[in-house]
Amino acid sequence: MPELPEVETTRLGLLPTVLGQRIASVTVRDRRLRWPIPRNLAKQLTGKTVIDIARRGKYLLWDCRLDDARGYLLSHLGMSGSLRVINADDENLLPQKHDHLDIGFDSGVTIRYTDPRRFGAMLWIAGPLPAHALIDALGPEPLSGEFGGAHLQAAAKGRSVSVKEFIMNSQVVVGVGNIYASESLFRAGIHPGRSAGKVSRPRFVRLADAIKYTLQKAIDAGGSSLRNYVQTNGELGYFQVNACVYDRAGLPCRVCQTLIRTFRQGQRSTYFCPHCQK
DNA sequence: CGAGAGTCCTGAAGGC
DNA sequence: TGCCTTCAGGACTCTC
Repeated sequence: MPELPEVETTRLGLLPTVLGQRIASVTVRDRRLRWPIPRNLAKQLTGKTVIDIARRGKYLLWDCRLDDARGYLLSHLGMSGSLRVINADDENLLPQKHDHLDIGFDSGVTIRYTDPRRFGAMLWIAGPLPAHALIDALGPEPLSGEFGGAHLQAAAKGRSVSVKEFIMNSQVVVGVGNIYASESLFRAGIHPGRSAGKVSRPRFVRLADAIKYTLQKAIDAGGSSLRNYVQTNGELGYFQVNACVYDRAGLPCRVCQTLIRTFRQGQRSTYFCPHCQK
């Protein structure tokens, strides 16, 4: 499932193919995503040139222009989505069951959006600014200088919610999904069930550093995922072979050999080492 | 405002 | 073999 590293990997994979390229056609096969694909999306995109693709959290913002007309394709991969590059001479050009949208370019290349569970999004933001309710209230980027222990502590003041759910809240910090939340808390030595408001400043500093480390390492590795992530070139993504705790319930901790435990938080599975995390 | 539950969806996995 | 149930997950949305 795409987390921030996969989204960043996707962005980097798309850039050399689509930058400066004009969109020749848009084919929508199934509008039913997290929100319906707007009926005017194809009309808005066709003829425009992609100037840039920026990332905000797990959203991608495709900056599209045609003369003075400007707007942004706002895309999200949900949990099973992928965007891949298909060249005109590729085999298997025929769309498969869950290939919901194609963006064809003058160059002959097609960007194909696939999303079996349809939790993703493809929306259109009209105008010169990438402003949209879905991204306007987002917290800082985890890899930016803006994000650190001080930010976490300030945002956690008075909050009783568990620290794991806290760091998964996109208004606190973007891009920390279920896998990396458990992994980061393990690295920081913090029990996931602890109240966010009761975590000390030094431990928040450790946690922020752990989040940065975990995400950066995954980005460097080219993105990791569990099952059905597909990189932009169509190759399977890296499997999550390096997880310390995620999906390792009952297996020995890689540090202390204590058995990893799991429990539910906010309808999500959490994994932790009862010895290493307090 | 915060906390917690509900919601969308499909495919994998487990039970019988 | 095949049907039925349960679970997984991002993150918005609703309720209290």
